[in-house]
Amino acid sequence: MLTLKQIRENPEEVVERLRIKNFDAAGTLASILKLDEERRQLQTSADQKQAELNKRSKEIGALFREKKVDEANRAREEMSRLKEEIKGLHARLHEAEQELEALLVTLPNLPHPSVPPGKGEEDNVEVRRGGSLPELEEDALPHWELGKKYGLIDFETGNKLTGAGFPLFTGLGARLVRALISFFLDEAVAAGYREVLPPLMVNEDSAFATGQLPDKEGQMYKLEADPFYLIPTAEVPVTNIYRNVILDEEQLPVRNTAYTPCFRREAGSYGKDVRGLNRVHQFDKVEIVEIDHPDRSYQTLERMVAHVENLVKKLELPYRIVQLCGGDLSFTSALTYDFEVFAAAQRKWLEVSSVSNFESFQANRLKLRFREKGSKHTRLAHTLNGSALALPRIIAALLENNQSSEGIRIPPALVPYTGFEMIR
RNA sequence: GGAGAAAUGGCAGAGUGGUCGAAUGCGACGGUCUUGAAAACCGUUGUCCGCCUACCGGCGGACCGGGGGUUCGAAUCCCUCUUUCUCCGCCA
Repeated sequence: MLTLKQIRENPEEVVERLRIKNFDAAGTLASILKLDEERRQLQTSADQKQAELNKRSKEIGALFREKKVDEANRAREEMSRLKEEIKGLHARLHEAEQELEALLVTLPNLPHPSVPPGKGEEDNVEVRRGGSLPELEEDALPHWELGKKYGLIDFETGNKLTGAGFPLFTGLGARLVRALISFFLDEAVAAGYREVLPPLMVNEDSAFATGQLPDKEGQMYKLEADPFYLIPTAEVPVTNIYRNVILDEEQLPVRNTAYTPCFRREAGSYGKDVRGLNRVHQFDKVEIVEIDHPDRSYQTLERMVAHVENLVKKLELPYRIVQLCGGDLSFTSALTYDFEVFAAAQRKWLEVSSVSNFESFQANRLKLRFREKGSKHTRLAHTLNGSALALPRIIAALLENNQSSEGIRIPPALVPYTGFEMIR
């Protein structure tokens, strides 16, 4: 969430920048500023009264030690009124703090100044593209047909086991999944990321800190018996490693990578876009997560983009990178680049990665800070993450683009991992 | 699952109702000394909130696993949750 400092110092700028996200913050901000004022006044008077109580309590202790029992008892009685007052002030203070917090969490992150205005996907700005679009035969099949033809993906049985959107990978299909996971992890480790394997369920504190709660509660699977959520992305556990942590400046950047399955309810999405692997409820993803100094975080973002770009190049997939416009930018993000690969049989661009800088928005909730060299004070760090990469749509594009009468060709970079060059 | 013990600053570890934000040791940082280093000595060494301040900083409040309670006063007493350790049981 935004810090009170950001809001207090530049309310007009906050309102203005949130307009880029098509968010009208004027009313909320006015309430926040009023509550903040109230909160500070309450704290000042509560602190003053508490200071008096503390002082008198020490005096009472001294009286007892001097055996002036009567005097001490009289003083004790006088304290009860003061105690009541403090109690009342604290009650009001907590109320104000909670109201304030409730409002603060409704505000999205400020978009970076470079973010173009726009309503949705159609207003995103293409940054560049690479690779070449394959020429397919007239009878080229979409990946869901190819999955069936070569025994790679069994959607029907996945549906029987769990439900729609839970594909069962079989044979070389399952093997291809495993190969891609290993390939992506090896690439990330080679690029300097530390590999971690986190829990697949997180508690409410973790889900809140990275911004899934309360904003996206309906998009996560929640357990019934315990207050846990199935992770929608490794971003959640991996970023939360650093919840309530103060790093030394020399430790930055902190760079982690994790493979995890991801679980998403995808409530509200239906229709032709959800065919096959285009949109599923459980999928595999390798995520890269970084924590860096605010002065460097945009360079870091570019480096992460370069890493992802390298992956799609090695997989020989035609891709394009788009910068999300204000309307398409997520609640928590300041700047996001999406990677899309072209699935040639569907003739569709499929999003396979989202690389974002959250600046201090998550760090503020995480209480993730660092201490600058030579400084006594702590600062909020910047957090960033990106998919590197999400598997299903990569698989969709690989199958569709590399099909021929011979079978499906595996890109050379992947062959050491699959152990086969063709799916026949 | 049962029984018991414990949780204190970066780490180790004292403190069992009142000058305790917390002894002491280690570590780290600054200084003296030294050609340099080590040793020795001196000093500093948490976070958050509020108020004051041009800045250095000052003052007040909170925090001794989390939450709640008793009390004029809680690291210390009570309740509760969590975690860790030991023993027993069960188990991949």
